[in-house]
Amino acid sequence: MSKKKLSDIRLGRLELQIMNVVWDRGRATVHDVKDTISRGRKPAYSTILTMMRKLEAKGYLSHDVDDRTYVYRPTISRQTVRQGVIGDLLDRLFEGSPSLLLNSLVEQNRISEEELREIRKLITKRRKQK
Amino acid sequence: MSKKKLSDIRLGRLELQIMNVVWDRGRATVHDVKDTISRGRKPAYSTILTMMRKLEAKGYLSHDVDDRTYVYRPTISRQTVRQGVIGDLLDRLFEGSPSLLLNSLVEQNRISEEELREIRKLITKRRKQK
DNA sequence: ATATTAATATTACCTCGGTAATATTACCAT
DNA sequence: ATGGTAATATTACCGAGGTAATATTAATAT
Repeated sequence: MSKKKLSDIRLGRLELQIMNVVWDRGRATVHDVKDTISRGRKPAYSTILTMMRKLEAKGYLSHDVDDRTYVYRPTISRQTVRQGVIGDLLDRLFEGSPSLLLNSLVEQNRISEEELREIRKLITKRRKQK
Repeated sequence: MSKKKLSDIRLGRLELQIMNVVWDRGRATVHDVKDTISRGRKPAYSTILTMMRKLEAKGYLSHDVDDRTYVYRPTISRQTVRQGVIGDLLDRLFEGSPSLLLNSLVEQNRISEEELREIRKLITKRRKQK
């Protein structure tokens, strides 16, 4: 079916911003997205409209019409996109090595105590599964 | 100085392929890069030439002339690029949460036993530092 | 009926990564 | 000196993400 390889999932910055809003809300209109995008530059209404149409054309969104307003919903899960994008980056920049990737995060001090706990939990769970 | 914010580091796919070759070898000519790029489509010599000139214009490479051949070297470290790119992605797709990111890798089964050991080492070291 | 309004549709353009053919340059061998 | 050779330089184009003005459409209020 419309299954594309994970690594073929590619989203631009604005596209991702839009998808994030739709994922967060479950369903969203163009206005919803426009009103939600706050930080950084704020694209015009028509810009967001155009991009959402393109996202639908690419198969990442679909819409229903509610009282002549388009209500979009995601047709691809956040988790799928995350896996596709991170897997691709892992191969292209980190020699396929998760620990190298994690190391870059550590060096950047991006890992709080809280996060550290989560990570421990994660790799413990992973061990059990194996 | 020519310090740009980490998150402003953005490299396309071919650009990254080229940088990887130059990082691996320390210094590389256009031919070196062309001969090294193996998997996937193989760009023409002039394509790589063009891209390397652009990379130099952007400040990621510089060159010396050796017997009328340009020998390029990186002017930005692999580690810097790694940090910039992964930090940016972390914010845009993983809510700034390394454990969410790692989780996507786990779900994809991208973590071997060997990698798991490395990761444990990493987070243990990190704990000591704190 | 018609003007306003609020939505989508159309159209056009910019930038940038990628692509590569072709032109230029300059050394070197004969 | 000159023609091949091997490098860089120039030029041009494509596709996609992003940008947004403007046109169209259709419901509604008067």
